[in-house]
Amino acid sequence: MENHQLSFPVSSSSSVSLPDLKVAHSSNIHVKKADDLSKTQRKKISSQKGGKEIKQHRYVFQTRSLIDILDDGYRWRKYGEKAMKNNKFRRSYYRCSYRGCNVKKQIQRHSIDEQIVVTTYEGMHIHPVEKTAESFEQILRNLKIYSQLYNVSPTLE
DNA sequence: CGGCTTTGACCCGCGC
DNA sequence: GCGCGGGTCAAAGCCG
Repeated sequence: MENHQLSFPVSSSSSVSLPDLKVAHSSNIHVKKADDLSKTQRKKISSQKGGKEIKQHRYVFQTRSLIDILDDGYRWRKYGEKAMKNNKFRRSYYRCSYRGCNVKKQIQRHSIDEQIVVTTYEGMHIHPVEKTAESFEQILRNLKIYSQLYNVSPTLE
């Protein structure tokens, strides 16, 4: 994952309305579509037979932040954590807590540049964002910290 | 009291 | 076939 291309996530998916995206416009965040799938997905796909184009909604955010958990307005339940071979940091696995919604995400820090938090989303939410006032405030807080650190103006009002 | 973390075990694919 | 690396399960405990 060394070539960060600055492409926009997932042509077909309208699922994300993350505030992170707006920050991504301003600078410093690379968003790239992940082309390699997880093993479980591969398994599912191959058993699912025959090369239909299966849209895997999977995309990666790389965020410069000192905060590991960026609150995106959804509720996540952690289900695992692993130490990576080539990374002193650990990767943590989250699942969306909404029943029936199988969205997952992984969060890990970049091995070399530890300021970068890599967030991998996988799947599509089948429900609206439950944005409480609280979580939204958290987002704003993150944006503030972000813009203070890197001298950009947040695109959120 | 309910939802979430924690944490080791388990599982599975892949390379040797 | 075995071991390694990475993904998930689930029991127990924590915390609001």
